[in-house]
Amino acid sequence: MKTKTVYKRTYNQCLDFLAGLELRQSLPSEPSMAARLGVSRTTVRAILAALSHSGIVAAQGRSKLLARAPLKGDYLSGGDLEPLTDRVERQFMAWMVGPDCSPGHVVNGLDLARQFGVSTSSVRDCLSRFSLFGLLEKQSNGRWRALGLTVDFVAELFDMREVMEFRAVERFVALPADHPAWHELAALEEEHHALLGDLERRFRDFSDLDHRFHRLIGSVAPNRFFGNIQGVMSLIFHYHYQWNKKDERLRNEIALTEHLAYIAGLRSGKPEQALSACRLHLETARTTMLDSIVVSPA
Amino acid sequence: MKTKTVYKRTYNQCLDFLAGLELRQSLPSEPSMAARLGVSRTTVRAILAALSHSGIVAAQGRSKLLARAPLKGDYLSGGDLEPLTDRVERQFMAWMVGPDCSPGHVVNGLDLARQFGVSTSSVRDCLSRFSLFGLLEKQSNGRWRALGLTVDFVAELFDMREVMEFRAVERFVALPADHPAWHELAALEEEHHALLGDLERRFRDFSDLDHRFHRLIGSVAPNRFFGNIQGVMSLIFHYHYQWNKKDERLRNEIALTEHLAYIAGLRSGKPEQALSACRLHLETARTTMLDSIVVSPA
DNA sequence: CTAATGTCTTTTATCCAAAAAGAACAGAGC
DNA sequence: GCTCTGTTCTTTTTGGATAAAAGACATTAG
Repeated sequence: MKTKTVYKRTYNQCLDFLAGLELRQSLPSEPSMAARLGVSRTTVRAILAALSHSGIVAAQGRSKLLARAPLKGDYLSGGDLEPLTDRVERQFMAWMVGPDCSPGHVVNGLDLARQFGVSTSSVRDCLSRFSLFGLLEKQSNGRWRALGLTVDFVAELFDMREVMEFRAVERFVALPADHPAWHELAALEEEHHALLGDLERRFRDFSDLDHRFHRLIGSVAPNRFFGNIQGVMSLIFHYHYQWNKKDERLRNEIALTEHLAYIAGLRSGKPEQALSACRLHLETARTTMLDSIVVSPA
Repeated sequence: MKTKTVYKRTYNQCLDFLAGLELRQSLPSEPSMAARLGVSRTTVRAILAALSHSGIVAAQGRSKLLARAPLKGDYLSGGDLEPLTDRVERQFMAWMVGPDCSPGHVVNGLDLARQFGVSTSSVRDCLSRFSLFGLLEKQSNGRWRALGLTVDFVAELFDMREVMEFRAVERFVALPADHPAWHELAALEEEHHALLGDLERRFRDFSDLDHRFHRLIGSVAPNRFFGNIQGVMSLIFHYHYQWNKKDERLRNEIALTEHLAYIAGLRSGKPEQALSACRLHLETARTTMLDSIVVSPA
């Protein structure tokens, strides 16, 4: 059956919200709570029923009010706070870069389902998604062959990224001065400086910033296929560097500096300057990624 | 339960093979037949058992021999000669370009399953595949939104194709003279001339030739992501022009001519000439496709 | 009349079962 | 010794069941 992930996560979000309320203050209406929490009213009602049962909210005629402040122990916990799809994806990615998977080898879906403790259907879903990321391939006999996070894979992914990003850069420099992208770029530049200033503590935040930066560049030449490629990049970066912490701080510092040069290039209005800064950054990223792949399987 | 597509198709293939044999000639061994037909021995044995039952082959000690020549009526027929996945894909594609689907509208998986006469699982599979082709999008509430075969879609797809194909062309012209691609190009050129010479009867064969031509170009800059894009192109072309026969002969004639100029450009060794021929051809293809899309929904 | 709540229906996510197809192993024939 | 066949086990594909979540409709408070 379906997991109760949505319920549990929303329940906790709801407690957070209630914590900001005064005691005996009345709650918003169900539709407005549903909108606020981003779920259906059905879910909101289920949560309110539970909260009422545990005495956190109490019915006052037709409306409800906060009966007592939520405590730490009221929060729900457990394995299914994360959507099943995400969990399987994470487990599969870990398996893929681990020692049990060698590129070119056949993937046994049934076995993975047993390992991960989920049904074959969920694994199947995951496999078909990854096959469109280019990490797997379906062969004629219906089996999956692992292609793996190999040097080839990274090379092809970065080739694609370069081609598309160069194209976006050319458009970016030509944007009119009042285009909102310039504003967003300035905001991101701020964030870069802020991060550099407190790198010792916050270098882990780079990953997200990097993603948002490249997405902004790409947004001026909107293309769903390029969006897919960026999604794959993000996924790979997310997982790969989660398990590969070597030189993380230094790596991020260099990337931040390159981003700033890249931003300056975009601002200069000279395509050549922007492109060369872009090229430099993408080359570094590629080399870094390749290095960490060549080393890690050893 | 699983469809018997593999069995049925292979059964018919097997009859074709038997038709080429002498009466009372003995059949090859099971493993060799399995290899020849591209299926497992299990399937071959099931087929041999059926053939034996219907008196087409007879056991002669340990080996089997042809007892009577297969007749027209021996062939299996029915809806499941086509893999279920393909059938659903075709039905979905037809639905997508039909009047029941409007871009931006929500897709009802359950309803599609009922319409197509398959289970929700099969539809789900199909939907997730199409979402990676960029024709659908999954929204936060778990539902699918149709993006549709719109002008935007075609524009983005062709943008992507251009970027990648230009890149491949630059590499192609620089290939050494003894590279096998030149040989293949010559063979394809022959086919182009042959097709042009007999266009009246054979203009339907263009689609396949077109696919092979562009795949050859792409093959000199191998990239799985570009391969995916080409796959999407192929899919769209395949279905779209299956339902859109307007000016088909003329359209194909123009494309053939452009291909020949494109081939000459590649041979010239001058990147500019090759690129301009390439650009011209891709522009025509784009315009043709856009025209047929703008017209067809009316 | 508007917007909330109570109730009911529809759709989706997940698991499970059964049949088809593939793969592995053991014994038999040449 | 090698390859073929008979047999058994494993994996994949498809459909179906069930609970979660979403959505729709009717009713009622203000």
